Amino acid sequence: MAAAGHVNIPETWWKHEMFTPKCTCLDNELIIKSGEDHRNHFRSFIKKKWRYGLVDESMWLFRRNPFQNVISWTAAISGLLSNGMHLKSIELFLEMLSYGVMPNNVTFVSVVRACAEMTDFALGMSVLSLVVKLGFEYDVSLCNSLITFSLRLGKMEMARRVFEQMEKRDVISWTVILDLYVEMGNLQEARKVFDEMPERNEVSWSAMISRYTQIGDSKDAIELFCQMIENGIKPNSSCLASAINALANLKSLQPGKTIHAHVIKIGLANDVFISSSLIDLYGSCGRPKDGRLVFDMVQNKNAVCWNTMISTYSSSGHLEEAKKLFDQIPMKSIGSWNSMVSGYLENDQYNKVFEVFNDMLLSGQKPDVSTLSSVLCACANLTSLEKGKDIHGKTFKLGFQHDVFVGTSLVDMYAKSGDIDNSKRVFNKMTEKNEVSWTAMIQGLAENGFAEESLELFQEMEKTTRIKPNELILLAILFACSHCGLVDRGLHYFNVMEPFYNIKPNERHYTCVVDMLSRSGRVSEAEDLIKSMLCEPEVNAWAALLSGCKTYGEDDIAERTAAKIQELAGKKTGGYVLLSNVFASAGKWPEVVKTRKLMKERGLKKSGGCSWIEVRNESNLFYSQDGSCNDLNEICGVLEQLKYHMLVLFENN
DNA sequence: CAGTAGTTCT
Repeated sequence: MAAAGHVNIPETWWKHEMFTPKCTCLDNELIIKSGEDHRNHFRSFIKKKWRYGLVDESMWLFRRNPFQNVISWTAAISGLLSNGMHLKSIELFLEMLSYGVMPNNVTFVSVVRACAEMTDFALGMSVLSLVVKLGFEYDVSLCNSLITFSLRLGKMEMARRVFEQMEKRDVISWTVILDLYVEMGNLQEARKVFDEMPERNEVSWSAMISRYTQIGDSKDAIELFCQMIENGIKPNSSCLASAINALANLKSLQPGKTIHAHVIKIGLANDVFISSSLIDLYGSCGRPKDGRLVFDMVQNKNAVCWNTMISTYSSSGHLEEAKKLFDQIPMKSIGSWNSMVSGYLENDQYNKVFEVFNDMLLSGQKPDVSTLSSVLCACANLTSLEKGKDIHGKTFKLGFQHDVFVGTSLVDMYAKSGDIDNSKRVFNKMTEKNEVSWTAMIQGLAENGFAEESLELFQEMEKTTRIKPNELILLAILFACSHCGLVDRGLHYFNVMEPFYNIKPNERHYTCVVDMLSRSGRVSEAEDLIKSMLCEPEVNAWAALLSGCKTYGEDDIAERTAAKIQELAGKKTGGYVLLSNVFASAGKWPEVVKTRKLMKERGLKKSGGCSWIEVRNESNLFYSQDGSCNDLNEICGVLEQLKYHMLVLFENN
């Protein structure tokens, strides 16, 4: 055991703290006192350096370690790996081989993981051949990492084969194979594996629970969590984080509080994973202040903690708090920027979206797919073609031109801005299209008045892809039929929605069809339809019906509809607005004033109209009945001047 | 005896 003796070391580094206090040095020779084992001293010293992520220092020490063997090499390889330097770790492995040091099973576990991280299948295969050559192919942990490797590379068959040929399997093997079925989208089979596992530990339980949470089956996740507790398994921090996450999805505040209390009791209140989930829980339950209390208690906040708190503030509308916190983040990650960008987007503050986006670019942070999608969505909402085109250019510079999310956002942006040609161009160039991409294009065509094309594209989608139409696509199709006057075809789609496409028509679908029937003069059919609805009709549906009545002189129905609208007016903002419009169109001005007054008394606010113009790439917004525009006085002054000049010109001519 | 494989947060 004792590594006593003399070891040659260079002069430059013998004074290093690594050697004190157990070693002395004389004439460039490390004198190791007999009876003391320095090997472990060295190793634990280097290990600590690796754990702190001090790569250069760790490598410096590794190079000078007088006790080099397979273990120190393996430690260095895995140290590089856990610090994200995958290629370097492979290079070190090759160097090790060139020195004639024989790798063992543990070495291969790290090397296989490096191959997985680099998603390099060929490299993995050559490592595998070496594994077989040296006879490690029956090692349990090595097989486990081989299964993980195959899974990451999408080689499901291979993963299964490795699992099946194993002579011995442990908990980890079974837990890994759970993920095989999850990756294939077969959670039932995963559950079967879980139920049939010969052995389960807290990790297997949390794997299953987290999978249910991720898929959105929060109820099943919680059920499993309860079963786990009943089985006497102590949940670890990852398990608790998953459970809290599930409760956040379900917005179950009370059970969440119970777990929170438990977390404090067992001393895990400082865990960043748990705390982030708790912040999210309180945020989802509409308690951002309680989330803030949790946030303030966390000692070592990581990026996720900060970003979760910001998202919590912005999703509950506290954008000033969000921005204040954002400005305090010591190290802003891409996620921090994205949560601020999407916060403003969610709250319809599109100018702020661009402000933060510009700050982001100025700070040197490269945007990612999610940033660009959010910013493009802001462009779409502002119908700001100039800005949208600018972002389109940036997607090329950043190399995202083939990304399906960015492409879809571009299609939508161009369509919403009315530039349907560019929208189609982007769509046709996309190498990968998903359900959302098709939805955006079909919707874009329908809403821009290209109803025929929209219907054609829908048929193309049904013919060439396996994508099933969703609620929004069908809405667009009904809209297209309505605006093309293809009433029977529209009715056909409406009637087959539920039996054929398995989609229950919602209020918006009904409104579309009512509108379609009313426009084409089939007013009484429209009335029958609206009366047959199981859900509450939208105010717009009544409005469409009324407008049809007026066009086609259906006075009886008009009277009934107007009465209905009056009745509805008490309940909804839109009802009052509609009512006052009905009165207005009938010329009953005193009634209009009365209705508006009633709205004001009841504190109902009509969402304000807003117009804008783009001047020198900057949007200027103008709100109705509201002098909130900063330069309003100046603008009015200029208008007066213009008017004066016009009058002068007019008189001179 | 050391070096390793599976699960957690926006």
